[in-house]
Amino acid sequence: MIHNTQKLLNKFHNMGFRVTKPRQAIWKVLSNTIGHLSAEEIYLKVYKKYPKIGLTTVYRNLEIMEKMGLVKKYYFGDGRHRYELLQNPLKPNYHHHLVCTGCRRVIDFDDFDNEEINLLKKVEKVLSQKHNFEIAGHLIQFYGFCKSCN
Amino acid sequence: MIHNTQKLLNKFHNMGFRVTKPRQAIWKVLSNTIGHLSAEEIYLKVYKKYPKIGLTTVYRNLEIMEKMGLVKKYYFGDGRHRYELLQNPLKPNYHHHLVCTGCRRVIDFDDFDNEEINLLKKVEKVLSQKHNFEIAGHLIQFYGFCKSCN
DNA sequence: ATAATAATGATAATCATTTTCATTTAGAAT
DNA sequence: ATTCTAAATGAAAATGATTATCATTATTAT
Repeated sequence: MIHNTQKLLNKFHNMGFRVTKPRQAIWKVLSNTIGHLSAEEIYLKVYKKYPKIGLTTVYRNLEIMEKMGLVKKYYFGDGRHRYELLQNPLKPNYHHHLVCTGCRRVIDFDDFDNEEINLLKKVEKVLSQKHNFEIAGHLIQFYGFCKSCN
Repeated sequence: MIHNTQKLLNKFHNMGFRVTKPRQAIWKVLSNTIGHLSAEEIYLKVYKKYPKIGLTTVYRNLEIMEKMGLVKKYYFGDGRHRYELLQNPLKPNYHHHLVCTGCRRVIDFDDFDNEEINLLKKVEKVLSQKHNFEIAGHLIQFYGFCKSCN
């Protein structure tokens, strides 16, 4: 935790950003959460410890953290975006999402083995050559119905 | 084209929906378009032939067509959804998307060979068993920069 | 401690999508 | 063909997530 926070401080300093209370509070919430929080959910969690926080500030800093490569922004099909730390001590680094179309629950999974990851790389290479694209990343989601919604 | 429209009429009839002018006009636009249109873009195209059309009607019918399995709804990261016919005579049936983060252009690709499709199926099986999910579909997108944005 | 300015937060604005509701229309029954 | 009725439409208002504005506050280099 401490270690993580320190890393954040450094990152921010290095990029010329100030290390403010709201930023630290938002960071803390993100790194203590496994789930995929919306901006408002993050706001509410931060609010408990730091009631001065404003929703605008949450949005602003999520965007900054996304640009810094600390946070990844997802969209799972309900009307709002979800955010999660790119490197979260609580979950595997490389993972994808399984979204229940019924209850909107999202499950992380990292069941891709080497074979699959290699294949992905192969596809990326083909794509980048054939379509003259510099591939920066990919998004893989599976949709379906979870046990209780089925 | 005729053939396609006839199919639509039948589908709608079978499900107890009426075959209205707006519906036919929207369908026509979708089946004559390769790209990935937003609701407003569809509205504007329909408007040219049928100026009585309202944006609300476009939204409503896209939703219906999505539920009927005729249309697929995508989100590529700008603020609006995009729609395309599930079976479009103008493009390959099974395909994914390559999104340019610079200019937001979207390219279809179907460079998955059998090997990759089988692998996907394998992953789906693993996931459905391990996480007790009934998998209904998947979303695969690659992000990057196209030639001109690079 | 102070000054310079980046960051914040309250509020208003924006913009895609939905809801409401009075009017129109498809299509079944006559 | 005309009539009838529920389904569909479209205009306008409402919603809800996100963004812009701007006066105030707080961080940090000095």
